Amino acid sequence: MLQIFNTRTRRMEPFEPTDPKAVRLYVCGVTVYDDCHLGHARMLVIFDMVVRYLRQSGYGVRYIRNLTDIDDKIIRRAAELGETVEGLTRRMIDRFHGDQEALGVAPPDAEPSATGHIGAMVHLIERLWDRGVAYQGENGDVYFRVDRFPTYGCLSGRRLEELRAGSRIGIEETKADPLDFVLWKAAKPNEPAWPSPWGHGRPGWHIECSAMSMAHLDLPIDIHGGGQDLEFPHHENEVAQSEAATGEPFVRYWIHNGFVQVGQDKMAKSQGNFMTIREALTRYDRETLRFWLLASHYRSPVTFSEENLVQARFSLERLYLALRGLGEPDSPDSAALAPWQSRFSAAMDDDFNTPDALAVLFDLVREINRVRTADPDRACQLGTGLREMARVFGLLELDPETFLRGGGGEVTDEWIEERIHERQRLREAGQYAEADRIRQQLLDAGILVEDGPEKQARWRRRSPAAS
RNA sequence: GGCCAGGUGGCAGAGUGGUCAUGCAGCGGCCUGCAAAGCCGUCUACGCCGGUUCGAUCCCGACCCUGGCCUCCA
Repeated sequence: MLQIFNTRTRRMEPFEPTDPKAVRLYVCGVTVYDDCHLGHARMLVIFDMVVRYLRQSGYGVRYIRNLTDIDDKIIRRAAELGETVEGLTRRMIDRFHGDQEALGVAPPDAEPSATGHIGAMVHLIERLWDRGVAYQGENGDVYFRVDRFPTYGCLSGRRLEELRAGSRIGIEETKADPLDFVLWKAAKPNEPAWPSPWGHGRPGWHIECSAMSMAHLDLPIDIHGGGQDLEFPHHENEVAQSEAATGEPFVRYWIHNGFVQVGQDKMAKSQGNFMTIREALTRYDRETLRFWLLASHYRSPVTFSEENLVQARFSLERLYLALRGLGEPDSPDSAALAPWQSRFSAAMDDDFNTPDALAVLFDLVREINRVRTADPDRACQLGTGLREMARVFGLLELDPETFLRGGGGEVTDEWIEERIHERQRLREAGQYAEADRIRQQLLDAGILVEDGPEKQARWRRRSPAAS
């Protein structure tokens, strides 16, 4: 049975969705003001894996992931670029969708946008207003009154006194309490604005996710996810607003993924140490990227570096090498796979322990390689199983030769084939020194020639960093 | 300052009170014309100091160090 580490309780809990047949999953998506970087990729890939695993485990899943398409950064960026807010967000959403597809991430079942849910947000704020937990400051902004929500801080394990004692909270005199947060921002000149009972303005960030998740999912939501940096204050505020408005529990299991780091630092736009998904995909293939992201547990930090990505590529090559040359089995035999399948599930059931699950895949690879000559049909059985298990990670979806020969390079396949034929002639003539020269020539071009039992030698590309 | 997470072998990265993670790299062997791939074997570990225990990397306590959040953030 699946156990999930729930951020709210900080412990493992058996996963029992409200409706055993349909998991309600909401993940905080991205703010569309710029290209997404590898930090966003981690979130996308991790929750893609979560959804795939839940579905493979027999659950129906309704997966909602939002788009924040109105906020300060967007307005500022649009102004800088001399572009309309709508034009900017439309462009960025298209690019984001391109990134998603390029990463092999299945789209969510619905992708609500903030500007498409202004009415729901206003309505939600009205409910908070009616319950006396919202008020309007002198500047026209509407705030949530934090001390009216007794359990404020429960998600992130903070207490109001501790937060107030913190030195980093700026004092804003229009708030009754420095910890109160904005529900509705009064419009400034030349900003996009929508009408509301409190005047023209736009929604605060936190209210978006409360309104959008409730618009698309029944309460309580089973799993609400996002990056660790959203734990406080974003998710804390979501809980406060949602539960204060509805009077019922908002979310049952909170899942937060760890950061992508560069050296010792978190990868972030503000740090300037980021690499966009687009750029990463010009340097590494998507399965290598996914492997790298899934080779660490989702709650641990993962470090972006050339060495780590090259290592991921090599590891993945071992999986593909095992698959190379395996056909379809004569008849499926699930019993042959049972031991690995159960170890794999046990790993995944343990809070999505993908590194442990990957280790099972490698053990399976060893077994495939061991039996492939003596018992080819069993090897095929196991190979099919390997692919099936890897599907949860979005890995091993390519033809092995395609993967192994891919990765780019300056030389054409035709040239390679021609050289290999030439070398084969020399080998048959016993001119090994000449043949080896060609092998070296190919190797210098990043091509590894492998003589097999067949007459025709196989080849594959080594990534440039291999040497 | 407050709160949270973590420190595992050359690197990456799981896990466990007492045999084995796994991948990459290294070393030896088999295989190969030579290689590659593969198989077999093998070496480098659990931050530091105490405590509990027959036994601790794993439990408890102190200490050191790192990261994150407390401000926009996946």
